[in-house]
Amino acid sequence: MTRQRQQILAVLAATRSHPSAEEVLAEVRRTLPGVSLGSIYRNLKRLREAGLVREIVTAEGRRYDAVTSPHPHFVCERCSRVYDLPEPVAAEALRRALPEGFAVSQIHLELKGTCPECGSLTS
Amino acid sequence: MTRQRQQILAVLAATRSHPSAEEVLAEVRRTLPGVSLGSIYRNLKRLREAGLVREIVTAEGRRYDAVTSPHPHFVCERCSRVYDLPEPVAAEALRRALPEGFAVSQIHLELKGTCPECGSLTS
DNA sequence: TGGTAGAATGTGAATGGTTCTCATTCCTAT
DNA sequence: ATAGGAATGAGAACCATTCACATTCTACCA
Repeated sequence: MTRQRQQILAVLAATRSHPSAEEVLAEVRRTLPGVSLGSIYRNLKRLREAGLVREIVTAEGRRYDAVTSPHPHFVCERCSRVYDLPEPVAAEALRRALPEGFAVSQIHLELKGTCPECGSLTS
Repeated sequence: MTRQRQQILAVLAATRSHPSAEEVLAEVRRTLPGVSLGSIYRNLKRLREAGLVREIVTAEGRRYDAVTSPHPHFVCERCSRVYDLPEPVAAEALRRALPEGFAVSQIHLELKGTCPECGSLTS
């Protein structure tokens, strides 16, 4: 566990904003000014493999999340912010509805639309 | 509607395999040998805007789908094939479970794991 | 405390999928 | 037939992510 890796994890644990790699870089640089983007990507990958971080792939890019409990996301189509949603009941039902032979390791649920911040704006 | 655009739509309508842009290119070239990758992307975008085609963004890349009815997908982690799943009951329940102020326009559900083709192989 | 092996870092270059530019070609409608 | 506008093909440009490599750090043990 290097200083860089700790900071990246700390940044992700401290925010609800699902930052992109660039945003993580900016935030980590506030305490470790010398960090490189390469290290951000490398460590995000390692942390992901270790199950400590999750990557959310959307049409707008990749965003990162400290893993707490599994939960679905809501992606705003206007500002592309990612919001957490409470765990839906659906997961187990879905797993049972699957055809034979499919082994599920992750359920990824994403709703799109406009968030409260954007919904109040005139288009 | 140009010949290229028709062919792209035809290719997507005729397969269940959720091809990538490159795979669409290869398939369209069987009847229109001169098509360029640029046209594939341009037309996939137009068809998407027209609601005739859907883009599925996964960690493994973007894949395309002729829109029939809304349905969730299963992505194989080993071969990255995308499979259609029957429409789950969950959608309406989910919409109701959302906090105030979120307006949903799309529900994107993706399961990951191994498909029957890969499940039988030794790792 | 010092020394060392192996892993992680920063830099910058490479990659690869997607978008853009632009000159040329194709439709459509007159 | 012909002009105007849109779509095309070719290739350059873009940009997020990954890679390569020389340097630095970390953890561990004497």
